[in-house]
Amino acid sequence: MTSDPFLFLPQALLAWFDEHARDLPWRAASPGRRDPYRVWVSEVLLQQTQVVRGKVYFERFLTAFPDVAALATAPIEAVLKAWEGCGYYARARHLHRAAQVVVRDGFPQNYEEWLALPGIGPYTAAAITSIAYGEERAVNDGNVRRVLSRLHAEKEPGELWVQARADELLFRADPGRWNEALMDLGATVCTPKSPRCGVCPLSSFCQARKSGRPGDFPTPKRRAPVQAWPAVALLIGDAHAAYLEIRQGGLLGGLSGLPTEPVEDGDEQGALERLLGRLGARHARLLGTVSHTMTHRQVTLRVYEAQADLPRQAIQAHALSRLDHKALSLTRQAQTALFEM
DNA sequence: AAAGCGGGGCC
DNA sequence: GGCCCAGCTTT
Repeated sequence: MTSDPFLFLPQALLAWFDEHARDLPWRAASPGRRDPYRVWVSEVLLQQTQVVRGKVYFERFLTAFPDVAALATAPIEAVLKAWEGCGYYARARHLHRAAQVVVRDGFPQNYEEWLALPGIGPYTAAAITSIAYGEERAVNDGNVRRVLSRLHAEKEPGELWVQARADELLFRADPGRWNEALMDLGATVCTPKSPRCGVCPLSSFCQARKSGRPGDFPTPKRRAPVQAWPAVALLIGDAHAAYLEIRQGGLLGGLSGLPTEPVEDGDEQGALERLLGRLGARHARLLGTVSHTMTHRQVTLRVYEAQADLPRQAIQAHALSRLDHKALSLTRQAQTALFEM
């Protein structure tokens, strides 16, 4: 029988976590098991979102919807308003739908039942059930992937490989604490660039460190190139109240925004005329141009002011993307410029 | 298996 | 400007 090179690794990590665990609002010490609702909301907020940002939205969201019943009975517009600016808005829509299922059927009691809810995938189901229920589930997220890639000096860890390594390393006496410890280590010590191996409790176990270039693990994933996305938008109203449409489809779906039309083949006039025709608007005047970068799109929005007999919505009461807020701020700048003249 | 989906922080 | 973030859903 060969000796296990990771034999003393669990103590090392858990001792480090005793000292260095981050103080996060969803970890608030309710003795014993933690409130599944709070863990759930935090885990969804933290999907592809850094902890420092997630914190702010967690407080905001829990104030608006203190429990699952409050969330389930709220209108979707209110849920999106609480999520406004956080991105990946499908998370909020799924969370809202799932809350209604939970109010009807009760809280899921295990991994499989959580996985069946909208917006809950393998990571989130493992996180919730290990942290709130003590179920023996190893999480597999970006932190775990990076830490394990380095521990084993595996430059291109696949999903199945990471899950298998995480499963065999899982500290089964306290799975939730173990998962949190591994993720905290990845977020604060075993960072993507310039890992702080000098203070890492796992450095003596780490093959990547032994290689001398721990930062080279894992190999960066290839990303789709950013696409240019030219469009025109119509402002009917002002910065405080304007005609808004609820965006359909994937991009910013469910959010309110200025009526927008994509520019095809560089034909801005054509796009503008389609927009004016659709809304029965007239007297378009260029307000300005807004640039907005998303992960996979570079939006250039030409914003026109126009008149039309259409209802104006209070901006403050609706959830808008950063893009639409930028477009609206064009009028403020125009007003400020006039005022200063 | 790959693409689509926000926004911000950091190098 | 590139890369990453407590990923999930759809195709």
